[in-house]
Amino acid sequence: MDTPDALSALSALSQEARLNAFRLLMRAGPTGLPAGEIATTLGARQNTMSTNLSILQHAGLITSTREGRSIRYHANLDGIRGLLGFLVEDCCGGQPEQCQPLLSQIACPC
Amino acid sequence: MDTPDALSALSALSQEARLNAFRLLMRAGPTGLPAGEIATTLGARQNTMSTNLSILQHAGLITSTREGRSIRYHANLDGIRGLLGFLVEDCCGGQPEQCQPLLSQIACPC
DNA sequence: TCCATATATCAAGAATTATTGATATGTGAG
DNA sequence: CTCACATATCAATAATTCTTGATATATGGA
Repeated sequence: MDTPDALSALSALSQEARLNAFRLLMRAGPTGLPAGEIATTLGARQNTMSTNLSILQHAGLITSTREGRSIRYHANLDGIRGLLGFLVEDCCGGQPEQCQPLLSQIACPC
Repeated sequence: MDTPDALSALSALSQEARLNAFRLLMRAGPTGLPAGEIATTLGARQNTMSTNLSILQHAGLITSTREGRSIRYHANLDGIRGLLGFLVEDCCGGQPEQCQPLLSQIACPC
């Protein structure tokens, strides 16, 4: 992950409709959801959601697989992991006692 | 962390000058850096950087302390931790075997 | 082939955000 | 008090991004 990629991912997530879509897909797990269901669930128009899913995909945060007439989207764990790693990279300038609590306190609710 | 707070933090980080400033402060550790030095280091104008630091601060990603005539800024670990936690909240819909690798693979270089 | 469904693309206007020069505020020194 | 330095605020323009209606593409079924 480099700065342009991180900016692309952060910009993608910095709009409410896209943040909601991404989080919905995170909650949906590996199965993902078809585009139409994402739009319906979040109360968005079809073409707006299509554009937003495309932006999330180009940012590497979600992936898609065609399934008949639908296209199913999935959260891309590698993508979000890359972003999180980039944000905490070189944290605390090499002082582990300041840095260690950063990640260990993020509770993964699974 | 709720959605408005997360959007505020993500928007703050989604611009190159601010992302660079935030990462510089992460690398600087608890000591932080004075505003002027941040602007000089990153080649930004004084008032632009002042605005950007203000945006990062309102987003809860950095803090400031006055030090004589200067104002010293510091990364706010609680802030970034809150954002990271929000992004992976409820990941994988409760399937730990998919979710666990997410955080454990973020190498903290300290 | 023709139709219906699902999703994507396009173009234009609306809204938001960034940048800049000018100026204001706050602090310490003399 | 006045000056110099450090940072913040303001207002206007520039640039970017969002939304929307219309339309295009892709797939499967009859």
